Amino acid sequence: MNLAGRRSSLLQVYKTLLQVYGPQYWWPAETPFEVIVGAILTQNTAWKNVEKATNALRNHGLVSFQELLHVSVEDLAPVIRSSGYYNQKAAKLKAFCAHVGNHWQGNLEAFLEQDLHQLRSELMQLRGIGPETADSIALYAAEKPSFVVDVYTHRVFFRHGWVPEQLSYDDLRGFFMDCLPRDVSLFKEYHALLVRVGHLHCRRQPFCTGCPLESFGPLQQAG
DNA sequence: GGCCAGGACACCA
DNA sequence: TGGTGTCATGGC
Repeated sequence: MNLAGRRSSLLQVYKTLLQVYGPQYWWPAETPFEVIVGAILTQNTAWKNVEKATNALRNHGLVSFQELLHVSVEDLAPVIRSSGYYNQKAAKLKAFCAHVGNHWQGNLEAFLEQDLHQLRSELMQLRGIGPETADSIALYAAEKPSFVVDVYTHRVFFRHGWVPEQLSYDDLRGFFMDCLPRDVSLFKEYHALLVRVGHLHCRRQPFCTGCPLESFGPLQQAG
């Protein structure tokens, strides 16, 4: 299958999910900074626990960049306790704020306005920000066309035989980036829809029941 | 009480 | 470069 064929198939998968579930309107946050906080807090954590932590942050008056910049890790950690790994995540949030404070004079907007490649590599040099978190921030906070690959992206595509089990993050991301038009709205919805279908039909158990992609035809494998 | 959740990283061979 | 342990709470 050529590139045009793969693009067509990927778009068909997207249209099927969109038809079944409707637009998801992600990311569930009010501001770019809240997106960044959520992206770090949700690492290997159920979103419900992240919501508890973000509510606690609001109750403690810790919702803005400046407020998090000046709170200590020791004071921050117990506030985000419900999101799990709270000591690590407190350090990660502080490391991000310190970086923007020290290297961008606290100008978060300017930081996010960088070229995608620059932004992504700068994010990934920070403590606790790996490829998925960097892509989430680039796509949902900075509005750059960077496809987000998460556990559901891989699981859904692997279960349907569209990608091999051992496929690196960058290879799977490249599979989407190369085939799809670089459209921010498309990338947002596609990622959100894959999380939705993954939540409903593609958990860790080795089966996918009732998945709307069940009868979908083959795609050329990536990798 | 066990499994799982919108990862990242240090360490080791 | 690939495998493994660690970080940790909370819902089901």
